Amino acid sequence: MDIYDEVMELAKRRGFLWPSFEIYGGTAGFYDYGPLGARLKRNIEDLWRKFYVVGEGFYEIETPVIGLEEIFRASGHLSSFTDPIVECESCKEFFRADHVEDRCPVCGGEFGEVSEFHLMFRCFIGPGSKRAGYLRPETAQGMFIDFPRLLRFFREKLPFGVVQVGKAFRNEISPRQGLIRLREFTQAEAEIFIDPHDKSHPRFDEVKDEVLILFPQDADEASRWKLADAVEQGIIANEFLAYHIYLTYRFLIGVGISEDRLRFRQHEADEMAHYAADCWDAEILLDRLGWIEMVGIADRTDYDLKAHEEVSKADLGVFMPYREPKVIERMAIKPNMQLLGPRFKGSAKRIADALSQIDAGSLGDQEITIELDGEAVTLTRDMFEITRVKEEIRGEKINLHVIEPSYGLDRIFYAVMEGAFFEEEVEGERRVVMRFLPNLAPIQVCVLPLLGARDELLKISRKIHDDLRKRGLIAEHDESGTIGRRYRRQDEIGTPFCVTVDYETLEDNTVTVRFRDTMEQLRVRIDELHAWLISELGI
RNA sequence: GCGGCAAUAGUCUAGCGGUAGGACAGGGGCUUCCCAAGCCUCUAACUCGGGUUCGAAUCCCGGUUGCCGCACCA
Repeated sequence: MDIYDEVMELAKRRGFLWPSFEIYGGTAGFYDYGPLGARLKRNIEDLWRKFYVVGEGFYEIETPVIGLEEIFRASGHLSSFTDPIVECESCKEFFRADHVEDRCPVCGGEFGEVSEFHLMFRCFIGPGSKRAGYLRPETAQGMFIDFPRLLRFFREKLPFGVVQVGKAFRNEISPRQGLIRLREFTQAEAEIFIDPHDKSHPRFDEVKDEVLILFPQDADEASRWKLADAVEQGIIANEFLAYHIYLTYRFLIGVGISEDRLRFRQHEADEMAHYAADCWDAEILLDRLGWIEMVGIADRTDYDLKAHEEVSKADLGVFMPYREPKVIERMAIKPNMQLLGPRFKGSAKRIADALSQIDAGSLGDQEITIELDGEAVTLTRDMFEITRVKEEIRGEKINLHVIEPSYGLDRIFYAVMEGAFFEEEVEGERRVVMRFLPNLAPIQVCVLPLLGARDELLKISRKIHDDLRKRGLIAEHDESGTIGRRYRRQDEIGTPFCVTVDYETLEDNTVTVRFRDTMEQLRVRIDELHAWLISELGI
């Protein structure tokens, strides 16, 4: 068994992860998070919110999992996620229909019918099949679609960010490798809308001297880069992106990923979506699976907003005032309504409008002929006035650019599990410990009575357990088996602290606190236990 | 999707034509109570469907699922 097998075995056995639909035979690409897994995942998500919602001041929204067909036509998923495929009738190999000639490149055999393969799950909204919907293949689109509302919510103050944590769905052809490629998975994405003319970051100064392992697209290998240098030398496209690469780094370190198994790889030119200005993947080195993408951090430019603008016809632009209004002088035509009115009656207004459209700069002292409803109308020189006017242009309407960190939480969950997994020998016995960071551990503390003077100790330990739970801690109580066995049970599910009620407790109201990682012990007064735990757990 | 390999208690595994065995985990009991001790006891499995055979966990065919390779992975 390699580490992957060991981790998955433990995960199954102790209630972290179960293959879905087991009693019906199971289906690849779906996993259930069991009681401990769901808790661990929630803790990871909450920590993510601490970084992005609390730390960065972004806001979380929640949009439907089902999207309309139009959304994915705009986003490009409908065409890029639907491949025409053909099967060779002799060797049964599948090919992209648009990538091959009329004979099989492998064996030269005949092709069968062309069929469509949808990477998006299709469904129908309402009765009948008139309105097609798709399960979203990413959480991002919901945030783009809400752009006009968001812009108003943030009172047009740039930059602003919005996040979404939720399920996304892709009907993968062959899901593999446990949590790495799922058909239903959890994403945490942030969309940060920024001024395309200013991709500096207000807090870049705080991070510019930090050093990360970068693997730029032209490089042969990953190496250490100071962020300021990477931006200056054009390795990372801009400060804003660099800041978010670093934020991703901090988060991944924050869930316990070890630094030497973490790198940022820039997408190759042909791998990068055509609209992206720059894109980096945070990759984690896993034991069996190698370097696996966990997070994508991209500068998506104005692609998404433009695309939705085109399909929806909604205005997804924003008015960007210039620092100084631009003053332009030009010659303008001013219609003389006192003459036009009586002369043209009901058409006068339209004639005046048409006049104002004419570029007056080239006009001499002459009559103007304009066309109105197919008829030529001649306006004599006294019907208008040409004046020099000053005009102020205060800004322009543009589409904002988008910086998008996109996290695959299931993959990160697995990386956390693998990173926490340790086995060691203690007095000839194998000890398996999940060294989750205390703030992520699914169970925060387990209360154990020594079982010598059973009833008395039990009474106290149950009361302590009860009390800790009432005060908001995730606490277990275990009274079966020897004390050593019970410690090991907690080690295996990563409970950072065990609290043991022993004989000394009866004398001085203290308990033993036992540390998961070192197995060291400490005495703590019962009335100080809760505060002690809160501080040690870092919550 | 294709190809190769595989599938036995909660977990890991033995058995490879003739009564399905072990280890760990779990429940109960005795004993012990600060690191998976010991003893007794209980619970618990042949992935599914066909076929061959007197008899199939075992051989054959198919489905399902998993692992590996190919393909796929905006």
